[in-house]
Amino acid sequence: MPDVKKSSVRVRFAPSPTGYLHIGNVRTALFNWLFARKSEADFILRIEDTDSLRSREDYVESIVEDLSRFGLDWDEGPDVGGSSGPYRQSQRIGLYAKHLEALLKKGSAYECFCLPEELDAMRKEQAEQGKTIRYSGKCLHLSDEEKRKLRSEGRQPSYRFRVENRQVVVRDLIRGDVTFDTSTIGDFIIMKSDGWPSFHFAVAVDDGEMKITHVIRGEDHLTNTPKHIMILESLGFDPPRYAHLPMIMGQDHQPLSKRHGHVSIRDYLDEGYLPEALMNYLALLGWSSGDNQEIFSSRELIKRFELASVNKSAAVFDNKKLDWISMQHMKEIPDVKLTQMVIPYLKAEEGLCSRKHINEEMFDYLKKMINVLRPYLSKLKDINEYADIFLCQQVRLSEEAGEILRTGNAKKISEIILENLGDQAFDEKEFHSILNKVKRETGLKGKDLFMPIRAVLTGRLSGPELVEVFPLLDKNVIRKRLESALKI
RNA sequence: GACCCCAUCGUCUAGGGGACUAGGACACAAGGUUUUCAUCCUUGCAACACGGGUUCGAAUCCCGUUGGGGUCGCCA
Repeated sequence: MPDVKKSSVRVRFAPSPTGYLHIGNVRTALFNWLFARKSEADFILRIEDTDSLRSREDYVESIVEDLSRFGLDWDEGPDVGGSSGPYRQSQRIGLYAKHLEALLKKGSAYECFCLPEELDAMRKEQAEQGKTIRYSGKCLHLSDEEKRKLRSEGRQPSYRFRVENRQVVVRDLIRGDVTFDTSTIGDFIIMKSDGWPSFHFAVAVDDGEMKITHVIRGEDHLTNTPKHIMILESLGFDPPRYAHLPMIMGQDHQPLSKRHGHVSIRDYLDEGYLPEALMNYLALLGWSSGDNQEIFSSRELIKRFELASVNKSAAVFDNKKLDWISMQHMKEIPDVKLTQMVIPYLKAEEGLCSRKHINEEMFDYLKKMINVLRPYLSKLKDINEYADIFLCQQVRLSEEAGEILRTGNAKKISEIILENLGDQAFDEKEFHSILNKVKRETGLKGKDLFMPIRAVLTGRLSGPELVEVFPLLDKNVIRKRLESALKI
């Protein structure tokens, strides 16, 4: 049977496990995934753990976990295996050694005995003289005798790729052809003296060995690409097509960093941003549909996504727009499901819904609460901004609400409501009749009428409509809050 | 510094020579939801970085300037 697989297109996402997955990396993963799912290609997860000092196993786990929570899946990877594994570079050492041997034999690589300090000094000198900073080629012509001597001094060599003078053109699907003159690129290290391959070497070898056809990655790699192409070609591989994605910046137009607040996708997920919303927003950072649609399900994104319509210029990450998009997605979730999603957030918050088991009656109440609060949620955690109104005897009092409570109006209004409070459950009708009574007796209306009531009942000056809040509250709770307002 | 990429409202973007007195969205402002606020609706504010070309015609093509970003590591 011939392989019935529809295409041999293969893409990969290759993070290094030196920290939590960053927003920028996730966007790269997303675009790879969208492209793969759209073109029925293989999506491969490869772990680039050649930095023996900074790589950590628990970060590998967190990457797998975060990508999954975000909503991506992959066809080959360290956790699921595949035909071109292993998928951790640390387990592919033999492969790099083999290819290094081939390059050595061809004369495309050579040993370098320079010490880091010596290289630093060399670069510093070049900078001072205003010269282009690149490796001098000092070790290129070392004789066997000299090498032996250096070794006997205890020096472990690294290996450099010998860069020939030529033009390399990067065929970029987003930027078009980009031509580089390799004369500005110095011979670079492909194998470190500790025996680990350098990033450039590992990337080239793996992309070649894994038959990657499209490399979709951040623009920060664009000028590294000629190095990868040179290695790929001298190893006899056909270089893949490339697509360099624009960078994501913070509000200050500087590269995204901790200074900008949350940068790991985990933080957003933990706050209860919906994965689909996050995906939707991130897709819009660099890509647009061409018509004016902005809200997309992941299904629609796969259908509509095109590498060719990815933007070239860097984009600024805007939390406000994320919130808005997330709010739009929130509206689409059925209330039972949303209630289930929200419960863990209530439980995590001190004093809210601490009961272990939620019975049917309670669930039903929470569902009603969710429906009232839903228009104000952009992330699940936001539920805690208002949930105390419905779930606690006492409400948290905001400073502004406190000020309103101290006015005479608040007391007067509370008294009148208390006097007129019936015993049966609240409904919209009773709300309006009491409201009208207060209005008549005090002559207050509009803001002056509503704000004190809002402050007394909810402890803050904004939130869901009072007419929706009242019917959900227990009469005794309402009474208690009115009474305590009188004591302030 | 050298090399590379980029440049439309504050932000994300549409725009591929005439359809552009430049469209949408977020944000912001005003009004409305026959009584409240952060939802919702309506309206408004707001941009082609600059200078040269090419062309009958340029946001769109070319060159330069400026600005921003990236790379130049035994980090990835």
